Amino acid sequence: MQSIRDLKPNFSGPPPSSMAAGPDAYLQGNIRMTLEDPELWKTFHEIGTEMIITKPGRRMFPHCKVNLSGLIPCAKYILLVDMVPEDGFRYKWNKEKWEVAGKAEPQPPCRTYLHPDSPAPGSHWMKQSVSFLKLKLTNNTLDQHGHIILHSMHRYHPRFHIVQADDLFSVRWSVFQTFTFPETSFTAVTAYQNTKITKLKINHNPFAKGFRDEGTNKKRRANKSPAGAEKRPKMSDILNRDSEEDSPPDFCQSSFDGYDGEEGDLPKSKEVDAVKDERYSPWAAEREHGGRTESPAGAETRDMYSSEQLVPTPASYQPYRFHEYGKSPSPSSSIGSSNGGSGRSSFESRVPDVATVPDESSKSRTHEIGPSACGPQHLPGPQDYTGVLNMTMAQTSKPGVIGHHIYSPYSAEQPLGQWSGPAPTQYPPPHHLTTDYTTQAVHHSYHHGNVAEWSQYPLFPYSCW
DNA sequence: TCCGCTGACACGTTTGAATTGA
DNA sequence: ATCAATTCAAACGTGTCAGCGG
Repeated sequence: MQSIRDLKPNFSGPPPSSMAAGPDAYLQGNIRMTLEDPELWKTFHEIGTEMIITKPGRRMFPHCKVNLSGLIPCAKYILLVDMVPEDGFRYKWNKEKWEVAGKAEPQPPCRTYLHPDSPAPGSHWMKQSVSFLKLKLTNNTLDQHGHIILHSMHRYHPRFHIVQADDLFSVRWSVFQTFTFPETSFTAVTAYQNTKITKLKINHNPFAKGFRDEGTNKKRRANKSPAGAEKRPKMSDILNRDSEEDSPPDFCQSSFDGYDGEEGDLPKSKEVDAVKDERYSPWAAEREHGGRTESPAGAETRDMYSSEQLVPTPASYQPYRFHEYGKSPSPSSSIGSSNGGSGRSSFESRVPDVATVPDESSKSRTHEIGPSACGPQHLPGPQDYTGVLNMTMAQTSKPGVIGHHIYSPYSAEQPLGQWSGPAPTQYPPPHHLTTDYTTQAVHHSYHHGNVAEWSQYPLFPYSCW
């Protein structure tokens, strides 16, 4: 078992080995999520990932793609993603690094993207990787397409939630198991600031092939007038210059320089090694110089996840807690610590059974007999929908859903109604993943007890459900 | 003046309908 | 008539760039 401290110096290194599902893969509470393309994510992360946000909405790149295991094959699950502010600051790009530029703007309407396959049985989620390709980010606070609204020049990280529930109504009675991957944090921007990120995106995103050096966009470049050339560096200049002189003051030589931009390939192991050896990013620079490890928020705010959040469920209180990877005495920790072969970031949840999760005995039968043995799950019927999440979701025809701002990426013209739930006007207290991005993933579990009680509260620490 | 935002643009990928052939 | 393979165009995604506005 590898403790979190053991991992600290190795953030850029390979994730804990062997995340292959063990014999206890279906044991309750052993849900495991692994991030696809962790090397790519880390390559971006080391430089300082930026995500373009536009009014019509922009996809993420790299996009969020995860693998799941440990689900009950016949039980239905809902997968959600939301974006969490990394801290309470606004940033600016200055001299090749990010600097704090003041306090964060008030939190825009927070939205949760529901995977369009939701709800689906565990077997469905586990049979292949789950992609959130269609998730879009926008800076349009009046967006009516259900895209996730972010502020430019603010930092966020995606948070994945998996809920065992037959439908959206059941979500509120279910356990949220939440996963985050430190390397997926990013800065929302309306235009790329760091040319290295631009180059990485061009080299890896197939849609940006036309901007690669070997691309066929010579005509376009040739037609461009020289005017404005001095205002912003031309991409061709950037591409050429980066490999020559990327060692600005206070921004140490980036591993990115070693990248040869091979036709859409993921970073080669050599490149990843370079990243490991030279963990320099605009953030890293600040970490070193500012004494903080991840954000300007300061160390005193860093272990919010370590503290319990009091979810108002007196009868069945379940702490909202942060599991430090590898610290849990659970047997699965050893599994997680030996998963290097998969090359994926992952985290295995260890939550106790609650809510709609079938009891252990029934699950054992399930495992033996198979999905056919899974009887219908009787979940509490919908009673109180106040505070239903703002959610981007697959088309649903369930009565009562539309009126609660549940959006579908495939039915773009849902009306934007009143935002329900507590007013999303403030950031939550700054909360941080870990002390220095060393965990492979951060997991939280929520237990929502009495509906009437917790419907008065945001589901997530900052959210506006 | 600076800096962030926006929309038009060119280029490439994806997708699905239409067409063709076995 | 059916099905699979191929073709083609529209839709979509992407970064670039110039101009606008606070």
